[in-house]
Amino acid sequence: MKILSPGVAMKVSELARLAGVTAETVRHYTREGLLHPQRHPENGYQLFGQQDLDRLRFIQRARTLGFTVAEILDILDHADHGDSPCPLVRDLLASRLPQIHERIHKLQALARRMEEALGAWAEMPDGTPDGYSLCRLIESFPAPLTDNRDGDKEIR
Amino acid sequence: MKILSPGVAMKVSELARLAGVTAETVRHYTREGLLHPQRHPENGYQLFGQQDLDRLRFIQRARTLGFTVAEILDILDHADHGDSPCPLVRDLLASRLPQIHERIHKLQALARRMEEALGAWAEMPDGTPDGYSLCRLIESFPAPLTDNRDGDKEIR
DNA sequence: GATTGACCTTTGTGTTACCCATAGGTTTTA
DNA sequence: TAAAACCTATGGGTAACACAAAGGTCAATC
Repeated sequence: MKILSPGVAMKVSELARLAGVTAETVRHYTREGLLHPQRHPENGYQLFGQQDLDRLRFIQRARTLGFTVAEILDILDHADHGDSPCPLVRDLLASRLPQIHERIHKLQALARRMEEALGAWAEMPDGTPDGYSLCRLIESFPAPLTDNRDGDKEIR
Repeated sequence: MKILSPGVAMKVSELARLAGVTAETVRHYTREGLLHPQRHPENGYQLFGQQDLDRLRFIQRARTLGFTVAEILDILDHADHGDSPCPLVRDLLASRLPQIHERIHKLQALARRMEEALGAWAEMPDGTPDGYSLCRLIESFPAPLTDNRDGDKEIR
């Protein structure tokens, strides 16, 4: 166990440990341009400071609010250029919220369908596939709308 | 407009149209081994029959029950070998259901966080980033647990 | 001083369920 | 007969990382 001195310079794993993420995640954010570590001139290691830890924690909060990495990059770039990212943040939040609710409703509908199927479990014979039926557990379900080409995506 | 004769043989787009999916989806399922079309000996076109339409509709129902394409392949393979896939189906359903509920709870928590953030919108100044704060809209949020390396994945 | 173990680097691949673009052959229709 | 519409196979893109490989670096131990 070593004494960490976060104020000065840390390597990937130290930063990751302090923020509670994996080193891979830190490298990923760095590759994507969310973090800008300095480089040790001799060995090429990435060196992070307290600011990077703050940034990483900001990223984590933003992620728990549902922002994508690309969106967070946008937010951070705004801030780095001296612009307030708050209007952007609010817009993103406001436009994403209804989608989240939609996703919730779809998942709830899915859960209901699954529960119904399991509920019907008891009364239904297993039935070896006979050319007419593969598994009534599935086939007895309402057919998806014939036209479901959109509006029903990303259920999982 | 042409008269379809589904009982005999259809090409990719006809099958897709009847099932309400895109031709790409049909090709995808075929590539993944869920559909086994015959080939027109002269031009190499894929030819599907009524069985394939039934299969495709089965696949759609299974998808709306949350099964992955790989799982459906497994189910279909069982059925094709004369085994009842029902026990497999039930196991998959039963093991996936709690995960769905978990996903719902996480999304609901996410929606709550987003609503809170938007609710705090009015009282909060935009504040140009000042080195201490990027956007309080995000930063005033509870920090994610320091150790969230697992158990908090796939929120979206 | 050399070995070892822990850590670092870059690069490339895999995950899920498709969508889309490309290049080129075929069929249908005007 | 030529264009429109359809078919084929191949390869790349999506989101947010995880993981493995091949090789360099560092600190502690023998």
